[in-house]
Amino acid sequence: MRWSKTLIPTLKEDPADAEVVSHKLLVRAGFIRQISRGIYDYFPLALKVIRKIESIVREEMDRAGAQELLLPIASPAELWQESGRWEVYGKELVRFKDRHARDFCLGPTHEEIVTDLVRSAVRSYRELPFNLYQIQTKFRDEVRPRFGLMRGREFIMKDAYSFHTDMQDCRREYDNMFETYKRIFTRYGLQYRPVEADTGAIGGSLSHEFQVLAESGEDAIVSCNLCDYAANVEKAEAKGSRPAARDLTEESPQLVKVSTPGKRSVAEVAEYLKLPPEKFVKTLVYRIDNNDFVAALVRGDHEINEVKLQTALGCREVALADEAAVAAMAGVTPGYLGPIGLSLRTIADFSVQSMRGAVTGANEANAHYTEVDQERDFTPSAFADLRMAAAGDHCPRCDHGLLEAHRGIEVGQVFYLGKKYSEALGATYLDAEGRERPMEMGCYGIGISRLVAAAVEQNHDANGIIWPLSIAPFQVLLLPINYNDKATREAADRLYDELRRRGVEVLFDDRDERPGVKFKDGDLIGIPLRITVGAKGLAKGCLELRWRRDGKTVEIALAGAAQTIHGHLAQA
RNA sequence: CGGGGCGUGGCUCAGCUUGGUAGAGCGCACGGUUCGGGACCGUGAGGCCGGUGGUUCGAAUCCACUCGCCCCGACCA
Repeated sequence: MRWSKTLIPTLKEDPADAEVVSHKLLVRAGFIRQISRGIYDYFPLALKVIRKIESIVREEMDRAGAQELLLPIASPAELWQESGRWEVYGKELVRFKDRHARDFCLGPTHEEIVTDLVRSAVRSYRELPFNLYQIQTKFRDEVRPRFGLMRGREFIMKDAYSFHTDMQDCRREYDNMFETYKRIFTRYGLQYRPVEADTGAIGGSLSHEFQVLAESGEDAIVSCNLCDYAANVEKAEAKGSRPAARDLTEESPQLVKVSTPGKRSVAEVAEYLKLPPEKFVKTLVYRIDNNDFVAALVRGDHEINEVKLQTALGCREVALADEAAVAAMAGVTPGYLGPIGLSLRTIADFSVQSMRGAVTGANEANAHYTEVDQERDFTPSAFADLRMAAAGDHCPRCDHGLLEAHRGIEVGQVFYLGKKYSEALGATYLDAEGRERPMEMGCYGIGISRLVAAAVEQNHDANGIIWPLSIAPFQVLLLPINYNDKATREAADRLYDELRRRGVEVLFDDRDERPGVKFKDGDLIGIPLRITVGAKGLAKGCLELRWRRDGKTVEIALAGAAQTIHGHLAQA
């Protein structure tokens, strides 16, 4: 492609509305432009990257035995009503009416649609199993789109759905997809980790996320420094935390009420009483499923994990109660809440069990108890794993490992769905005995457009983007120093033709610009290999070959240059 | 939805407090000098200052409402 014939609107300055580096660079380098909140134009360079990402997905999905198909973006409300998600999904689901006033929505995901397809097309166990996938634009009216392509409302996703006669076969496909995803993300040249994940709104019982490691990632993950355990903190089991309240007084003196005027947070009270946060018990009042209230206890140095709380309580929704509700329930503001004498059902994290010499609120204004002994002074209705795992925790899977914390960008997720959708929508088959049975299902997503952002987050420097070769918009940037110089022009034109003939993807900067401008633009858009054609080099019969990533530069002979370049690419 | 911030040529911003009819840098066009890491000189085009309503002799500037965008939080690929 000749630069002069394509549209690459580069910018010298960072756009004012971008925060993270991938957003800034993708806009500056002329890949994307925001047209509305969370909705972007993809310029030619961006589309090339997207096509590369997609084609690797296709190759690997096809290799894994999946079949590509294409489902509609608009789907009728009936299917969503049947699965129950028309009510459950909320405002994120964009709904509209057609001219006949029939309800529709834009598909945020396609379990209903594909299940409907399968129930009408498949009758017998002989037709199972299979895995259907598509690559398509999705729309979710996100509460808070942000960070450019990282969290758009409109985004491109690969979604796959598999159908099976039994759990074992569905598990086999889950593992098949897990391995396929590892191959895909490895081919992208990204540093990633598969982590155990919560299943969230999609439902199901087993799930892994594929997280591209990046500081700007929205997800917190932990991984073991010794074994291969890794999990999203939402899901990570919290076990054997740092030694903390263990060395507490054995003799368990009397409960002591102390005055703590105006001190409300653990940090404030800890500072005031000169006691470490791990000796505290935090009491948090939650409203569950919009009617009942429950008090959750975690140690002062821990964070509560609401997903775990929800699971432990077996409820659909938990939300921190507001101050007025707390005052009504407990007769005190949240800063002075404690489990002793609290007339609320309480549930406590394991780390609170058997605590001694602890500090809690006294359920009266400006007062706390010290020397609290859990076994002597209060009894929660249950103990459970309620806290966020954190760096330094003991690994829940191996003996000596410790957890490390990372940030990640979730670029893929695999789910074992079970019969959730097949039962709701009646996707059944007849088994060998002629009995009707619901199918077992799995689903598997990859965020295609999000991957563009993730790749940039992980591959850039002060000068711009550094695309991994496998997803770069072009493999080679051919840069003549002065395209008006006759010798340069002839050599560059010839090389351009020869490279293309060999199937090398070349961006040819044939613009009448000063060299500095071309070098800067070239670094910005991040083509992996740059070939510079200049009068000085030509005089010696040479060209300069330079890798964008490490700046490594070699001179190569003009004669046979196309072949030499092809060879360097093949080795990369 | 709650909290905070911002809307002024294509881009990044100044001007607003203390109303007097719009500026800079970059970019763009043309001419000239340049030409291996975002050149220089000259000339020029381009803005109903997000919108509506108000206050005023007069509003980018003050007031009200409204729309859009960004950040933080509650949600999620």
